[in-house]
Amino acid sequence: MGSPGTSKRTYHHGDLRNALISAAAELAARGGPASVTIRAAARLVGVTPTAAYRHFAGHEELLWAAKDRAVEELTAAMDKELAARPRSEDPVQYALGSLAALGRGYLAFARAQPGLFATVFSAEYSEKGTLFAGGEEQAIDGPYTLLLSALDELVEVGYLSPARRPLAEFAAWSMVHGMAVLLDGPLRDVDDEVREQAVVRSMLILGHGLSGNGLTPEQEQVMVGEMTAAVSG
Amino acid sequence: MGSPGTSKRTYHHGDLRNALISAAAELAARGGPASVTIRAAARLVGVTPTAAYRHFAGHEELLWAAKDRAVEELTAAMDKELAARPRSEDPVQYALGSLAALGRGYLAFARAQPGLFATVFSAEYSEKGTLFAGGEEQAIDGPYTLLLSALDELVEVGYLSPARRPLAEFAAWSMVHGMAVLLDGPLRDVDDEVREQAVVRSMLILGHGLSGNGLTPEQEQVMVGEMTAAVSG
DNA sequence: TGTACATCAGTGAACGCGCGTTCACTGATGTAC
DNA sequence: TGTACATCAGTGAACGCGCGTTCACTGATGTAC
Repeated sequence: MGSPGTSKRTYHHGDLRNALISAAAELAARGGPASVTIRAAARLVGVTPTAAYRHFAGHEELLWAAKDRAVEELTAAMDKELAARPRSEDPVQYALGSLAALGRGYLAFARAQPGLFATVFSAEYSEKGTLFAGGEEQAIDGPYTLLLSALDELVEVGYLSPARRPLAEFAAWSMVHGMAVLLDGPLRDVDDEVREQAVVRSMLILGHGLSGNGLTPEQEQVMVGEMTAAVSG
Repeated sequence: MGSPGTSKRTYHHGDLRNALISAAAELAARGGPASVTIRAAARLVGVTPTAAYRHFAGHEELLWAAKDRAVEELTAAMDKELAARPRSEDPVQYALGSLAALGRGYLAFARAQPGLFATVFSAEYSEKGTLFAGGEEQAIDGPYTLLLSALDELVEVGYLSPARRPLAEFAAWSMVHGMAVLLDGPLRDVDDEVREQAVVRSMLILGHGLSGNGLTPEQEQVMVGEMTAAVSG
């Protein structure tokens, strides 16, 4: 099977599948999921488009591979921020900091790699969702799992009440994802300073909000009533 | 200039520009911004692609027109929910309800018209942002303006402290936008029930969070420290 | 009221582009004997 | 150790597609006189 990496240029590539995936990821990084094409990836590797069909059933499969790469990189970015956290004697502060670190990793990745970030959210494939998986089967150690752990920790240390734990992941994810998307969209041109303050502000609002202190029960009821039936059907 | 609408089929269309814009919006509604092409719009109207160039400089201009339409419809959806609100004697409850109503309109539109919703956030054009405009020039009565008013009202009625008012719009927008995007993406397949609960939960967390009650000053500091410098450069 | 004519708003054919995909093929590799 | 041969992993040419855009044109309209 040749010696991948050593041979300069052979008829047989040796590791074409991986090379194509890397090329696809590179294309995704440069121009988002729409830039991931079989022809462009083959071009980048220096091979005929037809050759790609030895390793992928078609265009869709190549895109999925690029997406998997992108998810891996997002996960790594979040893991990195989490690992870089200073220890803290206060468990609540530590748990809150972990949540913030995850958000920071998410946002940093979205900003540094907008093309890959968009690729993460390009068309889903089959049953196996890579980022989010409802029900039993869940991506191990994916971004979603990291978020769940951080929120569970907030319950354990007593900041987030068990009654308010359910579905908190959707709120946290939405807040951070919304920031990421808007900052690369309509808010693309805001000053760096404002951008940073906005991110901090949003994360604080999320932090305050998780506690459930703020609205009175009556006020809660008003909002519940107003939101209910908003998105069904 | 003929009689637009009455004549069955004339050589001169009479109102081709508007017909093409409607066709473009229809295409956007069906398949998102990528489906908006000059050829497809012309086909839909029953006219030669070349004819479109009498009314648009090129493809980009047609897409912008479709986007403007989409923004109008989003605004209308939010306005509708706001107008449908019952009056309330409690000003705080009313203001909170208004915020929720806006979120509800936003989410309902995103769910009912995913293609148009995506088109709203397709590539920006020139200076004049239709959804968000920083600085002096702001789209009058656009979704963003509605949000600002709702938040200002929360200050006026005393729920949101003036110190916490700045940048709250980014947090609110992010939360709701994130939900809208995720529910049409990775969370596409969650049950209707869970979907609805998640929306309510997120809105409550936003409501609680705006008050700024929950985190202690020390806890706030931890999160600020963790988030700072997350997305600069 | 009638007519010549400029102007406007379309048509029809064609261009080049990049795409996904398929076909018959050929060079390289590894294995059975 | 040598050789025939099956198999594997590429090539090169070609297909049809829809796209944006341009060209020379023509039918319809409206206006000056």
